[in-house]
This record gives sequence, structure tokens and C-alpha cells, in this order.
Amino acid sequence: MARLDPPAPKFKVAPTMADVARVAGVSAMTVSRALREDGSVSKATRARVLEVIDDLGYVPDQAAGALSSGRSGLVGMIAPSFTSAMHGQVARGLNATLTKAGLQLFIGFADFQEEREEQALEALLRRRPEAVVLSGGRHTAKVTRMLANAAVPVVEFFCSPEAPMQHVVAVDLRGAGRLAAERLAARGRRSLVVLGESDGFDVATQERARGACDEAARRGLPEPTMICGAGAVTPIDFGAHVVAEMLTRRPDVDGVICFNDGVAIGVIAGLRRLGRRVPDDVAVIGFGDHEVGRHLDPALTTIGFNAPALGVEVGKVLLSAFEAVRGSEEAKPYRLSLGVELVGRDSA
Amino acid sequence: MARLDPPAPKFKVAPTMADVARVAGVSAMTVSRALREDGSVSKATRARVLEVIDDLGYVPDQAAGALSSGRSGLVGMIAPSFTSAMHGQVARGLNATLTKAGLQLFIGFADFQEEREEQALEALLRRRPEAVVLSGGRHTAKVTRMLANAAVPVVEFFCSPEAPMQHVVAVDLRGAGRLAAERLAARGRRSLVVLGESDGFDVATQERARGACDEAARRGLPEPTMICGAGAVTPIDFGAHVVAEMLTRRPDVDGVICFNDGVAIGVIAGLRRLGRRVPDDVAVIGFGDHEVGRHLDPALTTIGFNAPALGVEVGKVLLSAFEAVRGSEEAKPYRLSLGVELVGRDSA
DNA sequence: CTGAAAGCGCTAACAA
DNA sequence: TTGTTAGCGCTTTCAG
Repeated sequence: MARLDPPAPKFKVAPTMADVARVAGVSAMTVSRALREDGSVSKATRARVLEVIDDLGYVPDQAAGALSSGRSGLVGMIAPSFTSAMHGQVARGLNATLTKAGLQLFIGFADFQEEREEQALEALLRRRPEAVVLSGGRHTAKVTRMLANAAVPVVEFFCSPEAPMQHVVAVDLRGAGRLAAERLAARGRRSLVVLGESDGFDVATQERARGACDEAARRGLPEPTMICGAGAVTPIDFGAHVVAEMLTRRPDVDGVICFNDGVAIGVIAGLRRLGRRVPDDVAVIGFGDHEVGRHLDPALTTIGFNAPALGVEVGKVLLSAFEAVRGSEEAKPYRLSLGVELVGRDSA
Repeated sequence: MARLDPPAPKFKVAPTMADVARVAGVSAMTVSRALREDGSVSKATRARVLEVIDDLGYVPDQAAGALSSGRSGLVGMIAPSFTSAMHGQVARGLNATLTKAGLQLFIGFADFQEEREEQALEALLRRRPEAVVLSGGRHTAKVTRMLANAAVPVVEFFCSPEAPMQHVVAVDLRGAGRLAAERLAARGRRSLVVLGESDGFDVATQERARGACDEAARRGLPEPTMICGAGAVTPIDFGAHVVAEMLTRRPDVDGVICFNDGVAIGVIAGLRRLGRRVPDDVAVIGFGDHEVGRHLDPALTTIGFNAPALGVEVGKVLLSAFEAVRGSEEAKPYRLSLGVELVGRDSA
């Protein structure tokens, strides 16, 4: 006689697709199909299934679905911090695009440290994202290797990568440096400083410094000084504290090109404390066109670019990369550099 | 004769645990154990397995692990936006705590809309988070129901919930309102306005308004006016644009208590444009103690609280809730209200 | 349009 | 200390 061990009545366990199927009097497969709104299920059946789903409060388990289908529905993004306004904007644009395609953005945070970037990436990769998005610039060999092994579309954004992995949606940071120097020169400034923030990830600063140097050279100005600080807590904090060093290394400084608007805010505050007037004694230019800049006194001159649009663009690149894979075409590396514009206000 | 269909040589497919096992000459289970550093595997075996893992570039598939173990390793958080400084801070503190426990934070964004909050939550729940963290305050019935069905620990933070679901780590917003009103009263202000931002989620403003009203009443001041605006793009933007309405509804206003520092920045800029001096004509108080406030001119008076500590606290609540579940104790609802402090600067 | 069988990659539970 | 078996909840594939 067959043993009949009725399964222990599990308490408060989420209903599964099989539960829905049983109650609706169909097979699990039909439930699965009903959820996908293909039209491969009769209207009546589908309606009944959806009703049961609602009754039971059934929520599909996407981990199981992912395991079975090989599609996690996830796109991984590595961001340097939780509080970067720019990355927030980019993520917003990207998320909007992905959501339409039924994909979710899964963000890992690198805390501006290479080691943490590796950890965050590995954690991400364990979730089998269908694509990975991260800042361009410099990456460790391990990061590059992990990404290559993952065999998914990769988009590097913002900084131009030294060695692009696949797709790139950059911002014309060299142009930004040029524009900034141009503005300062036009205002009669001759002794320029370019302020970076960290030194590890700081391809962004180097690009801008190069642009600024080009422009300075073109105009016969002395070579701008680049100052990078590692390990500052926040951009504002860095800006506030780097002022002293800046005045030591370049006592005659009359124009500062900052890593971002946060640094610029800190610098302006620091200069004010030391009795220097902005822009009369020292002109300051930010980067990122954060909305707060418009409301400061003096209002911040900055270099802007469309961060949400960058995110949307990254999303589009991914979607077309998926298309390419599906059609098994060669996915051509996509290269784009987004333009920047000077937002001229009072600080420079 | 048995058919021998050798499996098609899959190209560029991520190695599985079975692959690692085969190469290392052990069973999959041993690989699984080696990965957990329990010590339930001999040193030699473990070393060999780890070496193979490294060689092959093996990354475990956590979706499969989750399916099997019933533990997703995920904690879901609903944030209102990608760019809220406060939520970023909280997430940072929370993430730090969770990471130590081997859990990952998975953030969904609600865009300050109830409908989007429901969608974000459902998307989160499909990933079977082991706990959910979200702002307190008002939630739709659907959100409450989904969370109840999910049968996982839930922590509401920041706002005090109207009807707490489980655990609460709130901030003393009523006290914040009181402190702000007190400061303004001490500076001789009598005609106060409390500025909210949205009206849907705006339990936060109401709490602060109540605190401000209490304090005003206690001092015999006229009742403060509460103004909420829905659908503003950003806090700064809201602040800048609400000034006109504020001056219409309360022409004699001489003290403003703002929803957050962003609103305060906008208000100050808006007032300045209209020729009102801050703080001489109108004093302005923010909330959140964003670091930029210290560097503004006038420096911003604000109400601060320790946002990262809030996140850490939420993390601790979760970890002890997990403990309780494991020991199958009754997890007692945890209730905490974090204190706030006045950061007195020049704007009020 | 619907269903049955098989299996995704991993881990719990038990056995050796 | 290690291996075997079974199965997590879903989707693919094939059959009807």
C-alpha cells in the first residue's frame, strides 16, 4: 500500500503558480501564459485566472522564472555613491527606459573605492543581470575580467574609458574643460586651477584638465594647475578644504574649474572665509548644472549636460543590444559623446 | 543500445556549480559548502575548489540558490526618488548594516506617486525580499495588503505611520515643528507659514505643522498657515515658486518652516527676487541639515537628524527581527522615534 | 488554445 | 568530511 504522507500544512506560505492553477482549474502552464498577456489564452480562461490571482494575492516568484527562462529581468548598475546627484539623474532616465521593457534596475554602490567596486560588481553578477552599466574611466583588471566572463552587454557612461569594453555613452569632458577655460579667459583670468576630487577614479578630472590646458595653451596662458584630493568625505567638503592648498600652490589663482557643482560650492565658501571675493578676485566654474546653482549668491556658472537624457540613451543602447543578440547579429560597439554647454551666471 | 546524444557544446555559457565540481573532482554539494566557509569542508578540498572557481571564473547564481534555500538575500526598500539626499543617507546606513549580514539592498522608486509605489512594491515582492523598508505615513490599502501577504518583516521609517504595520523607526517631526516655531518666536516672529511639498505623501508636513501650531499656541501666536503644493518638480523648484502664493495667503509672513532644505533654498531665492531680505524681513528654517546649508549666504538655519544612523537603526531592527523569526519568538513591534536638533545659523 | 514532462542551478536533509 | 536524492517555482518544449 502506498504511503500517504500528506504534506504538512505549511503555514503562511506564499501561494505558488500551482495553487493558482488548482483553484482556477487549469494547469500551471496556463497560469504562466495568462500572466504574459500574449493572447495565447482564451479570454474567459485568462479572466478567471487573473481573478484567482487577485483573490489569492499571488505574486510570481521571479527568481524561479529567471532560473527557468534564463532571463533575470535585471540590469545592473554600479554607482559610486548613494548621494551623487548626477548618478541619480542618470539612473532615473535609465530606469524609465528599462521599465517600459519590463526590466528592473539593480544598483550596486562602489563608495568611490576600487575594491568596493569589485565587490559590488560580483554581488551584482550573482543576480545574473542581463546587462551591466557603469562609469567609464579606469577599472581594475578584475572588473574587466568579470564583465567579460559575464558575457552580457556592458555600457560605460560619463567618462571616456581608457580601453572601452563594449558600448560607450560618454560626455564631452574635454570640451567641458575647454569651455570653462574659455569662459575664464574671456573674463580676463590667466592663472587657472582645475580641481579634481578623488585620484583613483579620476579620469573625469584628467579629461577636463586636458581640455582646459588645450584652451589655455591656445590663448597663450600659463599652464593650469591640477589639484586632486583623495578621500574627502563629500564634494562640498573637499572644495571647502582644498582652498588653502590651492592658494599655497597657486597664490595668484584667479580662475577655478571644479570637478562638480558641489566642489564649487565648497570652494566659494572657502574663498569667502579667506576674504577673497567671487568672482572679483577668483572666478569659479562648476560642473553638472545642479539646480541649486541658480539660487546661490553669486549664482553659479557651470558646465551642464543632460543627465537624464544620458540615462535614456544608455537604456536605448541596451535595448538595441538585446535586439542584436536576439537576432544574433554582431552587436556593434556603440560610441557616443554627449555635448556640454556653458551655463553662464555670476560666479565666473 | 542507449542513445548517446552528447549535449550540444553550449557556447559561452556561464559555468555552473556542477562544472566546478567536475573539474575539482568533488560533488556539487562540496562546492556549495566550500563557498560558505563553514569549516564543514576539509582545508585541502576547499582550497582546491576555490582554485577551480577562480580558474573558471565561476560566479554562483543566487537566483537558483534563493529558490532552493528560500532565502533571496535581498532586502527591499521603497524610496520616493533617485535624488532625495535624505533617502540616500538612510540607504547608505542601511546598506552598511545589511552588507555585513550578507544581504543586499534592492531599491524601488515610487516617484512620489501612490500608483508608482504600488508598482514598485509589487516588482520588489516578485524578488521575494526577506524584508521590506519604506517610508512611514500614509499608504494605499493595496500596499498594506501586499505587505501583509508577503509575510516578511516590515520597517516604516521617517514619518510616523497612521497605522503602523510592524516596526517603526520614526523621526520626531512634531518636535521638529516645535523647535522651528520656538526659534522663530524667539527671534520675534509672529506670522508663521509651514511649507509642505506634495499632498499625497505629506504626513511629514502635517506632523511638523502640528508641532509648530502647538508651539505657536503655547506662545499665544496666531495659528501658522500650512501650504502644500502638489506636483512640483523638485523641492528647490517648489520653494522658488510657492513664494508668491505664500505672500498672497499670508502677506505679513515673517517666519517660514520648510519641508526640507531644498525648499528652503528655493524660498530664500524666491524671497530675494521679490526684494525681501532674509532673515530681516522673513526668517527661513529648513529641515534635514544638508551640508550645503552651511555654505549658503545666509547660512541656513535648519532642523537636523542623523539620517545614516536612522538607516543603521533600521538595519538593526531587521537583523533582530530575523533572529526572532529564526528562534520563532514573537517578534515584538519595534518603536523608536529619533530626536532632532536645531542647527542655528543665519537664515533664522 | 491547453496540458504534460523535463529541467534551470542550487541547497536541505539525510545517508555514508 | 563527503555524497546522494529530491525538490524549490517557474518556463521551455513538445504533444494534443
